Amino acid sequence: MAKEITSRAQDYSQWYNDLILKAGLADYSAVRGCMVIKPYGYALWENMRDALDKMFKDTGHVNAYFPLFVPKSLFEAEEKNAEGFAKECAVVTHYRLKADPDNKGKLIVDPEARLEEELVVRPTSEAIIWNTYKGWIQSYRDLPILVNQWANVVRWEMRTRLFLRTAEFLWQEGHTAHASKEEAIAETEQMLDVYADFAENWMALPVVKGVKTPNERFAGAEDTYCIEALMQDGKALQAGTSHFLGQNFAKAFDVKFSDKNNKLDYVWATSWGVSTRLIGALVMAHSDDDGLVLPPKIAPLQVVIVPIYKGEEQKAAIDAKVNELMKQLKAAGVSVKYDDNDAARPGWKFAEYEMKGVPVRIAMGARDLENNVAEVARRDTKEKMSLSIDGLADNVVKLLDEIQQNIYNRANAFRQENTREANTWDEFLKLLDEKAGFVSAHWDGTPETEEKIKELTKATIRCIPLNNKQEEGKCVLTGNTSKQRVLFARAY
RNA sequence: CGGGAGGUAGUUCAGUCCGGUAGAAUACCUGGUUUGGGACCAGGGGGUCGCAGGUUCGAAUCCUGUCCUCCCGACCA
Repeated sequence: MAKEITSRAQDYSQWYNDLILKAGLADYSAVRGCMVIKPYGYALWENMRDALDKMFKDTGHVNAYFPLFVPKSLFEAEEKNAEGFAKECAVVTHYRLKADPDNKGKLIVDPEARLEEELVVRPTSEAIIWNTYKGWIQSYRDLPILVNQWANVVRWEMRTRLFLRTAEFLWQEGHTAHASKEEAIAETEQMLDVYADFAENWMALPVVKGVKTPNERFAGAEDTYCIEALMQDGKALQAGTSHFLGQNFAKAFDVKFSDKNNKLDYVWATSWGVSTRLIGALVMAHSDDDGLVLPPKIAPLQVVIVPIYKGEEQKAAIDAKVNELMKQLKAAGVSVKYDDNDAARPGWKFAEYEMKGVPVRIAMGARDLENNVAEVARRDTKEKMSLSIDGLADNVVKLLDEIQQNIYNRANAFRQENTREANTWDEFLKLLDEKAGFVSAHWDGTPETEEKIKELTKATIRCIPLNNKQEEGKCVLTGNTSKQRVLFARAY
């Protein structure tokens, strides 16, 4: 199987598509805009999901599951939210098919089976969840409600890309209800921190925490917080969002509670989510022209061992050593595979596991055994080392940590190099055209200016970084006064 | 949703203009030799040419419709 992918320099988009397909993460499907997540890609998602799920539970959240369908009347209750999503909703109008009288063996939608009320396939679940919460909440003693759900959602996208934007995708959505504004804001911020922690420490993906401008805000939210990451082509990608919803949904669904003084008030809300889009971010942040580069902490397979031998006798000797090593690695919690498939030669396997981004490869041959060593290759730097078999498992565990750190450091250095300040409009244009990346610049704070800049440059305000340095300046477009810089970029 | 390109063996593609028994490489299967960066020899299997109609004695090829993918644009809480 000769697998080659387009180089990043030649065509970054094509490189991404090739990589997803050839590394076996996903496939296209017979449904427009929908992908099949293949076992290797799903294993990656499972690892990400498990790590996040534990973080949610450690912060007091529980999982639940709400329906896929949302009655239209519920969906439209929170007007801004409904309006925001209206253009990309799939809608169920009928509940039955029947045999086509004019076309044997075919089916048609039964016109008799029109639903009295259409069902919206959830693009997000605020509506159905807040309709439910109404029945769960009466007093402050019922609060907070800290619920998360792992689910699929559908957004009818016109232009799709594997993992980055598909019509159906997997995600988690947290929906919490609180007795006070302060508590809800604290929750919103806490979950943003959880996301940033996950991105940096598990995905080795450095992110900027920030707040969205009103233009970019989630429809129905008071404030949208986000983590923004930078991809290797210099485009930004929103990797997660956490919304402070104020009392908007409580008002729309009439969810009130009695406080300690028996005074009625609307409940305060948050919602937050990350999706399979993170896999796209992971691929574009770390991988290279030879294939995926995966952080060891979420790689489906951390170590692969390839034997190199002539004849059964050598194979048996290698098997014995490898079995011992495998035992030690597994005991240390390392996922490891021994690929002694005789149908493929070592060189083929090397290329294949590089394509799949397995962080560490160990090759063991007769020559190594004589010297009591093994060849250890790391995927991130492609460096090869000859290490003693004694204590090899321990050294591999250390190496995995080092790789995790190195991938992060590399991505972090890239982001720093590609975050630049622009002080004039000419500088701003020049940076966007020549270097891409984040451009930190003053903005006068008006939606009109933001819109104008987007029109002229296709760059949007990714976020106003949290704990942003306050400094006097002049808006890069209008020259009006500004108190702080914001991060601009072209984005996915 | 508009413009462009494409869909033929598991994969990458040729064949389509000019209609006449469906091809190559690679992968796969069997046997053998091999094994330190995508092995070699010999033999073998595999495609209703995206799908549905139509024209024709005859359609991968011409016509109509439709589905899926890629690129550009619009859109994208």
